[in-house]
Amino acid sequence: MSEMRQRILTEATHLFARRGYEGTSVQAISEAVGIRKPSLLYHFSSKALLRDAVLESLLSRWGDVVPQVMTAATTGENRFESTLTEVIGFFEADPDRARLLWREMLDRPDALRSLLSAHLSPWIGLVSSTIRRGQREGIIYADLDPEAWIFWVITMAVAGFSAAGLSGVFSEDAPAHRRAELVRIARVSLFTPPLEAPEHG
Amino acid sequence: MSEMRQRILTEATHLFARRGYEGTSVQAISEAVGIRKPSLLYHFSSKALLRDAVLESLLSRWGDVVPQVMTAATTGENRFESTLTEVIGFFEADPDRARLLWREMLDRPDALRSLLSAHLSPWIGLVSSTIRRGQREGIIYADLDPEAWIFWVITMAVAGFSAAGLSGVFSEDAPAHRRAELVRIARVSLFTPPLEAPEHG
DNA sequence: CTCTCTGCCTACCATTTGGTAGACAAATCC
DNA sequence: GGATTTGTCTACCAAATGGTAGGCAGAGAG
Repeated sequence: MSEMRQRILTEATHLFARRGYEGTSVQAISEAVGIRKPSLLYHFSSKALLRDAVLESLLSRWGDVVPQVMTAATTGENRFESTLTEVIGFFEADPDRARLLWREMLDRPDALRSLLSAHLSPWIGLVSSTIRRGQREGIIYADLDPEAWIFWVITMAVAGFSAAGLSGVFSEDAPAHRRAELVRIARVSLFTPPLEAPEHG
Repeated sequence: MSEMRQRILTEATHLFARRGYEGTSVQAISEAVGIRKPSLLYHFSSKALLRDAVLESLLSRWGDVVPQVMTAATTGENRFESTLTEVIGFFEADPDRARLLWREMLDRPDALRSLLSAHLSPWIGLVSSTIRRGQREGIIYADLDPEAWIFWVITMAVAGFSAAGLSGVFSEDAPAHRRAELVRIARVSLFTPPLEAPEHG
């Protein structure tokens, strides 16, 4: 990957995420990089190909991060914490990732579906089977639908961070509060309650 | 509201939701309506004003539906069910609503924030105080953050239905399963568990 | 030295964009 | 019946779009 290609990818990622594909001109990207439009088109021969490259590079980075976390984590609740933290952190570290994914989902759901299938399916299968094991052990709700649960947690992570600009509608909802509440919702909707009576008993 | 204005609004809503604001030309909207471009611009003197009108009409409809549900519902868990069902139903009935909201959030978070504040704040305050009462009664988790919880539930509803085209990535996740799991997550993350021992005791 | 290839450039292209000017017909008002 | 308003149209505009043609400088290879 030549350095210029990389710089173009970086700027294109940022602009596509912020203004959308249709809302970003090749001109704008090349200006951000500091070259002329035909120079950009020398590296990516069309705007559509540039979009594909941007998306591919984003998903491959996700593909690098996730398996590493899954294998590193120990067992049970510990694994839950670290995996969820990592997923949240991935989008929190750069909300452009969340925005880009969500825009792509709105613009080209079919294209995104096949990309996600390719990059995420093995990982989803792994998490699902872990959940099912927990269900047999009774520590996870038996009536929980594993794939659907994963879908919603990922949806919250992606959607929540692509919505970063929305703070203030819900009074006092500092991002930290929202993040903590997301983790709480995920945990309490996953694990069955412990046997002791609840606080107010 | 003249009939033609309404027809334009309907088509514009659909196209903005599907292809985005930048991805939709005035030409395309007027073709969908069956008139010429200048005729459309006679009713909405610019594309930007049309977008504002589309968003306004969407949010005012939400503003009609929600209070009606909140007052109609009885108390406690019953109210939870009917309100959540209504919110989900609002977006399920026409996923374009969810898509449009989400696109607007990505494109113009500031503009959307003020619109949401105007239309939703009273309702959010009402739900929040209902939750806080439940917390004092011990039937709702004491460590739950009401505003954050509402944010996430609404986020799931909006995001989930704007993601309608994504079925199939998560194996076997029929929309019905996803919907049921959303309701389960919302309920079990809200209400403290009953005193009897969990199934696997 | 020359030849080729890489990478950037200027100049240009057809098409589409949001928007305007102004003609014209039908309805409405006085 | 004449004047005015409403709503649609054709014709047009400048600007921006994605993309192409082709020149040109420099580096490396024979």
